[in-house]
Amino acid sequence: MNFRIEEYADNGNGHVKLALRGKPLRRKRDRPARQEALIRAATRLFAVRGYDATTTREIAAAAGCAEGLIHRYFKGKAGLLFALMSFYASQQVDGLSDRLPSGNSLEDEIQRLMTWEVERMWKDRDLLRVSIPRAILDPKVGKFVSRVGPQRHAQAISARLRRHKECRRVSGDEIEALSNAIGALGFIFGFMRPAVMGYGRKQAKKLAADIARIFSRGLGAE
Amino acid sequence: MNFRIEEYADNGNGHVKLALRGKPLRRKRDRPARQEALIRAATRLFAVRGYDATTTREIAAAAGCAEGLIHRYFKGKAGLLFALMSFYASQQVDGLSDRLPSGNSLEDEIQRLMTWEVERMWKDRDLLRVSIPRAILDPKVGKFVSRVGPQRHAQAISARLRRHKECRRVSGDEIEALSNAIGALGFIFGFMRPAVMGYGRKQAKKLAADIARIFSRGLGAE
Amino acid sequence: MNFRIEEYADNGNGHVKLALRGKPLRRKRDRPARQEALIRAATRLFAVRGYDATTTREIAAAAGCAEGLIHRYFKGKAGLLFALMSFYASQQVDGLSDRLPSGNSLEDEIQRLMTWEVERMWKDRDLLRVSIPRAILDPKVGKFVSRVGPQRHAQAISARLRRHKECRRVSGDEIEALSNAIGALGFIFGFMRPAVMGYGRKQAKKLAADIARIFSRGLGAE
Amino acid sequence: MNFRIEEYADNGNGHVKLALRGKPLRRKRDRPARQEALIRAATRLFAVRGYDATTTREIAAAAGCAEGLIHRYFKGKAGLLFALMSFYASQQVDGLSDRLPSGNSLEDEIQRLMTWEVERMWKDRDLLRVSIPRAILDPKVGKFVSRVGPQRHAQAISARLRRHKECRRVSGDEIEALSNAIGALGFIFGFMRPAVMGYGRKQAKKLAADIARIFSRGLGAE
DNA sequence: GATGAATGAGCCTTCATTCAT
DNA sequence: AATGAATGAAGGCTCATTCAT
Repeated sequence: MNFRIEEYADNGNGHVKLALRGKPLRRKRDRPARQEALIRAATRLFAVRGYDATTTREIAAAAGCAEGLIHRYFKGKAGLLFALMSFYASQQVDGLSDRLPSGNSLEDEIQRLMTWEVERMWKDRDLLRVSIPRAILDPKVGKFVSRVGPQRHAQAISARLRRHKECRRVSGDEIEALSNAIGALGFIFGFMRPAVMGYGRKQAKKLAADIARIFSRGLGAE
Repeated sequence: MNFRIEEYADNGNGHVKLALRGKPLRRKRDRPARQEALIRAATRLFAVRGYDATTTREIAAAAGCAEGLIHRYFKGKAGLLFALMSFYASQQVDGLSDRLPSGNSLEDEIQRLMTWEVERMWKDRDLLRVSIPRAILDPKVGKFVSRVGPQRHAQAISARLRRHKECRRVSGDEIEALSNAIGALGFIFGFMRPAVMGYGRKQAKKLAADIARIFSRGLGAE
Repeated sequence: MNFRIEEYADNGNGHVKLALRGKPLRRKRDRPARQEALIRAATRLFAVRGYDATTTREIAAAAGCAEGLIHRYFKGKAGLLFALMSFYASQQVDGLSDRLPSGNSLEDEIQRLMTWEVERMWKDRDLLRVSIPRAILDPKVGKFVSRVGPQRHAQAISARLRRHKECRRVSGDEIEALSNAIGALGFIFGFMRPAVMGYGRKQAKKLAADIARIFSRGLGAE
Repeated sequence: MNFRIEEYADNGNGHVKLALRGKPLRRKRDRPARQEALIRAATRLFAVRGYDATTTREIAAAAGCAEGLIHRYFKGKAGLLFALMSFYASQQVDGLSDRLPSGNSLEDEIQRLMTWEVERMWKDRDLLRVSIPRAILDPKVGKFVSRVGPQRHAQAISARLRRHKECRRVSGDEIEALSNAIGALGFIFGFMRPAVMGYGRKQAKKLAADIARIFSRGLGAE
């Protein structure tokens, strides 16, 4: 006997879905897994084709489930977009504090932070591709993105910088400014340049490192 | 002969539209003017509602002309978008060289450049609202935007910085990096923060100024 | 062993529903009761929103049971509609013979019959709201409705009229016609006018009474 | 050369539309004609399949024009329904006064009126098939239907009856009642019985005639 | 048997594009 | 050349039905 596989979906938790010609996919009941599958599929598709140009049919197909679920789970395409953003926002364990080792010196710290931010933005590029255009359109989304992005980052960075004794001589305003600048430049050199404008990542990283050095000297860290 | 005027419209640029009883006068606005009207209307609408959510009918209405012209002049909505970007790109006379007076010192120069960039991004916010989302979606647009934006800016900024003798001691790489950073931060503090994330412009400017100061010191400009 | 009662429901016909902590007791309402609940819920909803606009989910919710049962018991929405009509048809114990006392005279009889029909149509208005639109669409339903409605009524009415000796002088055709007219006018003045067209019931009853009087005289019953 | 006709539509005013394989129908601009074509197609389809079960695609296809027009002209399917009812309402020239010759006697008049009403309802059966179910669902429609139907008819009938001298002895209330009864029985024997319940028209007419005779005698018209 | 989550066909509607006027 | 009415493909969403639990 000879079947042709029509659909295949590996939802990442060990379950694999297959559908043979004509037969509908075996039904499964695993709401959290399917919600996540939809969110991930939507993220990918919204990122590459844009929110409006992506159809709910495509999303469902990519997630390996029925279109109706988008409406059942998220109350429509708009709701899925919202859920998507909330999902990643809640996932953002800052990481800075736990996963990035402290630098030996302020200069080292600044370099590490800059690199870290650049990497982080690169890793989050799909989410950013979705959320930035939305933020541009909708002030509410803008505020939300700002809170879970720049604001939180700047605070974490600032806290890291203040641990270094070289910072005692520096005014609070400048630490603030530097923290914001590091976040901002991470966005530019980690996301905008490589992911949007097509620059090489290496070049972007080099620029970031050079700027970090200027910052260090400007803070009297050498 | 005896006509009764049915319609009268003065569009403010010297052209007057008249229509006589029953037979509307052939509209007399010239092609370039109509094209520009369409481009400006599209820019505004794309900026506030997004490209996909804006209908050609809305654009035509806002521009005061017929929907069909979008297709005749620009070969459709997509063509209008392209024409729009080209239009602004060709308008971008850099301005830096002619309109921004040189700074008295490198520090002053950096401050002026930073402020200039922040202002420029704010002024261009509508165009950015249109072009950034498109650039995120389409690598071709990304490259294009990059060329008329960051690349050109960085060059102009770099040229300005190099005029100052304090820069002789500074490595070319760092001047490059600084130029890019100034452009990048202009984008963040002139556009992203105030126009997208809803921060106050004052706060953004203050941050920009503080960062400029750190740059100055980092370059040994004090 | 120690159970905590979580749910308790007495549906008023002797059955009590219990649910113990965590494990809901298998619902114990018997099949006939659930079928009737579904039928009554469907009647009400079909009457006020129409057959197509009513969802099976609404019906199940209103009947307090699961959507799936509609399909198990009645083989779908269409089957429920059919079951609904059969249900009421089988309930129609004519009533005329047992519950409406005979009139003292033919005139009295005609008045009573007319009033009875008007009342009966008013009482059945929900069923009529469901069945008339269906009958209009589907000739099969039309025939069915006709058999359990007009036909049966006319026969019963005719039988009642013939009991009166004043009818001996009247031709069978006219008795037939009168019987049909009484049913028809009951439908109009008991259902169409008050329930559909928004007339006051009082006015409708007055009209019916006046017409009954004309009939009486027309039959030589005075 | 050999064409295959794919579409054919005769809109009744002399224009015939043809479409050959693959080619879209020649566009035409005749708004009133197309509106009427849509209304007539909708009437027919709503009558036989019901409002909800009829799709806008079917209507457009039956009318020989594009689906979009339903929304452009009538603001959607619901708007088309409304337009349809208004259309026929405005067409209803009463006819009774101009087209039905007076009867020689009251008895003759009653017979003629009854027959006329029965015929009229039969002719309007498609409109009734559409409007009655809607009236049952929506009180607003019910009121509207009542105004252009029963109310107007009863008035016209009443005016006709009063012209006969035999009516001077009859109370106003009874004339009123009789007028309403004639309209009501016209509805039943002209529409409900033959068009909905599948009775033969002959039988229905016979019943109507017999009832008319009873009315005549009841009014002392013999 | 009962439940209600999942499915997906089919709906109304929108809107870029075409083309008669 | 300009207009805007007509077209029809395609989208988001609903909901009867199926079926895993």
